Amino acid sequence: MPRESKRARLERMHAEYALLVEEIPEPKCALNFSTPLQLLIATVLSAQTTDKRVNTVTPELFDRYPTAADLANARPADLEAIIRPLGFYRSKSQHLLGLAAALEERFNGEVPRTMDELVTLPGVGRKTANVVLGNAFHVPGFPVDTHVMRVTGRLRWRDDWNSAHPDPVRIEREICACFDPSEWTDLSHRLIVHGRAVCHARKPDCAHCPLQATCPFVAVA
DNA sequence: ATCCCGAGGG
DNA sequence: CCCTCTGGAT
Repeated sequence: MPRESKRARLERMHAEYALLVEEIPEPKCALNFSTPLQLLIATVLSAQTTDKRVNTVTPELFDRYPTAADLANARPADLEAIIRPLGFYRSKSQHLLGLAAALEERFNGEVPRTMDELVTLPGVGRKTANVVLGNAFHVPGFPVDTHVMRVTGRLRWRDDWNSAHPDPVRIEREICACFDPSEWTDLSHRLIVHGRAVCHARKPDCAHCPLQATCPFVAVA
């Protein structure tokens, strides 16, 4: 693959982001929430499921356990019954109970607003923390999941694209260095949506990809 | 069959 | 660096 200057690469990245904004419609389905605590819970539950399915269980969940204290005191069996259809219900239930207890014990029942604090909570990793920071507190963050790793790799938006073990934190740093903080949350979201809808792991639909003109992966797909 | 907008643990 | 956890949609 031909050499590309740093400058050219940066310009391509921004142009491709613009195309994603232009041609990828905002997904009609997103997590329903009205408080940071609700977003945190919904995001923890969303692992290996879809937002739509999470939205089918959260109304009952939020209604029955309005505060972190309520959730911390929930009976595990009751909690599991509510979130069962999402899968991984046992680990998710334990995460929620531990998370609620930690919020009560260490954060006065409030959701903390820093990465360092958020990732100490059970069930909360960097990806989840960045989603909460960006969408509940409007703190710039760049959530990196498997879609982001794959798509940025194919676009060569990260430098270690040919590595068998890409480092999510390194990707986060590299992408953040190339975009304005105000764009991070939206960019990540669009890469995730695009990765799921078009840039599949197994069966990439390059023919219908808005980035096919500039994406180096088209040639090898 | 295969995949899903992860995180914790060995 | 693996592995596991799980049900539902397609």
